[in-house]
Amino acid sequence: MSSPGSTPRRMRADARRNHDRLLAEARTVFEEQGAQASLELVARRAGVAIGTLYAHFPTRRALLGALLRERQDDVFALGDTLLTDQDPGAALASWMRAVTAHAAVYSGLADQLLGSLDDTSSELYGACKRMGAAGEALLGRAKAAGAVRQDVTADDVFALISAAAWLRDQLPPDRADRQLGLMIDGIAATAPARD
Amino acid sequence: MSSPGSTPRRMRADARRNHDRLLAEARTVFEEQGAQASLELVARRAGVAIGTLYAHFPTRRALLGALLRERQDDVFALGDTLLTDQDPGAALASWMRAVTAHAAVYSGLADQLLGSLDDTSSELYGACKRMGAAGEALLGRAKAAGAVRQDVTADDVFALISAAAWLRDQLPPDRADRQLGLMIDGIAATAPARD
DNA sequence: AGGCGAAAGCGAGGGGCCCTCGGGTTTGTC
DNA sequence: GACAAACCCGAGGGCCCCTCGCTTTCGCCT
Repeated sequence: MSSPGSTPRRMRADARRNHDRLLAEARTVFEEQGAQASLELVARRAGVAIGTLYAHFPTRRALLGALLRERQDDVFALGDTLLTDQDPGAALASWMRAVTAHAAVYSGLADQLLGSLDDTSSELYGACKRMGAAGEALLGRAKAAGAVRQDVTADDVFALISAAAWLRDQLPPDRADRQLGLMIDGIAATAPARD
Repeated sequence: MSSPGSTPRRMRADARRNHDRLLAEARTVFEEQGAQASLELVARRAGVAIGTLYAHFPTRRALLGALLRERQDDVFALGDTLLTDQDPGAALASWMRAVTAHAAVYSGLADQLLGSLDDTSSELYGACKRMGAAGEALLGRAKAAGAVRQDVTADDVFALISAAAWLRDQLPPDRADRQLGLMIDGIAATAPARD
């Protein structure tokens, strides 16, 4: 799974070791303190000089991007599965919930994601675009099935997901889920009238 | 309008002068750079030492709170007006739009607002609570009129407003407004079926 | 007018964090 | 082994937060 094959480029042994340590420590530090945690702390914990961290990941976003890449595969897999779901409306809703959860692994991540949208070269940019594309397919199906309003765009879905992810690290998680539910109802063709 | 009467405590002339200068510069700096702008810059622009800034406003939130207090009056006034509006559903929607705009004057403000919720002593906390109370009344009317789902709470409204405010400084403003519209539709008793 | 105590202002300084860069090490290869 | 390339190191410049002891200014009172 984590075989050296991801990049064709072969790294020197020490480089690869530091690279992996950095990723591992970054993951735990970001989990503990959120996506704006001190990079110097990450380097320290990884037993590596700060310059080495920057040599491997020139920017915080690059580091986050590397961290997210693995998890993303799961989300895309789910997306494919959902594309064949019998209920296109429910499928889109599930997708939105999954992506929201994914975009909220580290608190403060949503800001970084949205912030990377105008930075086309950013590591995170590509990820966001792919997400958008996957979501678009699900949205199309949901609209065709009449489950979702015709005037809703993929950008809307993306924005709502981001907002929900942001809420998730401001509020207790159950409340945040509830808000996402309300947003999902907002794009539905018919209100679920659950009052 | 800015007569000295706000606090019963009389300030020394130089104190009041610096206080006002700080507020004025803070306003423009936050407008230019967002709510996380450097406080040292604010002090510098106000022609005041950094210690003086902290003497007046012990925390960034205190400064933001002071800045927002004036604007808040407008929002509360609007709230009162809307309470007598003939269409309770539309009134709630207008109020949500107004509060969202208010909570997005400075980019990054939404984070500060939500962050101050557990800090009961914070300057911003009181403001948020008052907002919540005002919103609750409008929500009650909207529910009674059958314009809004019965299961929606004031906390929901508050959360959606916050999320919309956050979106507002991540996205072009018109897009953010659109998202808020979707959220508003989400809490409506019946989907507006505008597809 | 002048003096005095309290209120207010000042800004150096300790602590952090970000990021760069020149010089010292390690690795892998021949 | 030895050499060049790849890699690592960490001091240092820049910016920021916030505190605290010392100095200045204000405003009242004689």
